[in-house]
Amino acid sequence: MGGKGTKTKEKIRQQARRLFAEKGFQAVTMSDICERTGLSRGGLYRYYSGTGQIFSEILVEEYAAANKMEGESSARTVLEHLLETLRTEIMDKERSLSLAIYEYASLGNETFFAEIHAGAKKRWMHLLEYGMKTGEFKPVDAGQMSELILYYYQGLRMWSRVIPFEKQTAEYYVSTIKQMLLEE
Amino acid sequence: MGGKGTKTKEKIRQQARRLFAEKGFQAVTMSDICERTGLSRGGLYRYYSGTGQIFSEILVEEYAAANKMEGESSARTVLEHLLETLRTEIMDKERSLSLAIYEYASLGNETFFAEIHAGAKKRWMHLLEYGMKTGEFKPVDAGQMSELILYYYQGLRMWSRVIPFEKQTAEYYVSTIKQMLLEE
DNA sequence: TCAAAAAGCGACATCAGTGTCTTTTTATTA
DNA sequence: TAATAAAAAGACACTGATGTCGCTTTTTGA
Repeated sequence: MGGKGTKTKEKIRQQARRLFAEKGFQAVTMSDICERTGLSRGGLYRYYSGTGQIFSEILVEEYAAANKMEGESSARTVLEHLLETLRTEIMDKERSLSLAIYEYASLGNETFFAEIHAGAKKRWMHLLEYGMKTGEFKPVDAGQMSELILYYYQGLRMWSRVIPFEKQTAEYYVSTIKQMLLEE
Repeated sequence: MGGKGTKTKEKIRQQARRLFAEKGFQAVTMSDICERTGLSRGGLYRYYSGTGQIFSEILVEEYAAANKMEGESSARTVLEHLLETLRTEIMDKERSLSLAIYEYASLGNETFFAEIHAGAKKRWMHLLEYGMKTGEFKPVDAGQMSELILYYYQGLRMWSRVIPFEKQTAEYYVSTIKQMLLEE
């Protein structure tokens, strides 16, 4: 499967992703993407009819990957694995799409993101409730704690694009959440 | 003081602020602002030479107001007052400039925002350390806790622009922080 | 009350990005 | 290797935003 064109589309998405991470959504033009990929305008338009289309495909890839995890381990193991993933994501701010995502969302794609957010919250709540049931986690309000985890993370990724990054910031995130959930 | 032009400039900033809150920074054009204010292009340019200039003046006003608080009360009182302010800010998402700010920052104005962020963190750390010294707050890592408070808030304001707002979200924020700092 | 200054208007040239269309190049395979 | 299809190029007309400039209206204060 995947005709000849697949390679080129992949290359386009890959370069476009870098641009979106650098500049946000609105600041990226089709011509920018041409430049990065080495394609001409005509060539590029053969594959994608606009930055919105490219971006939405990138997001689908992105979130497909994010939903793949989950195994049948203890709540504690899942938590630690999850936090480690987030920690590394926080570290390479060059790859963060957060600004682009918020721009794109507030340009009329709110519902899509509402779903993503609701899904993420639900997954966290499940994990927390499960961990509390097995006694691995301290008792907390699952809804409240999920929001803390999610919003704290969002804020972190957002600002880390922009401000000089303090070394412990990512560690703080992880250890805060562990402190709130696990006995020392 | 404040010549005749002052009124008009105020009106411009006021309307522009609404637009920035609605659409973010890049999506707002000088023509948009003309429309809202009822001025013509020529008229508007007499006062401001571009959206960047307007936005930066708005920010100065904004942060001047934010730094004005602080009194000589107990740490607990200051905390509660601060949190109440944040809570109400979270509630009226229409007025949130967060998206615009991040766009503007990542368009080459990083250092300005690095300062704002550093200032906010320093103020929180002072408060926390003071509260711990007087025994009003539980012992916490002041740096870690300040980052939690700030990033959580940022994430919250950001997303609340975009997703259906759950009623308790603002309360969660306040109560999480109180739980972490005050004895029940 | 009337002249000068301030405020406001809108046409203009310009620019950067868009999306389309025709032509050229490159691959494919009969 | 010639015929055909797919991919890529780049010229074109168009759009929407910019910033400027000369003109008109309003305000003001001598």
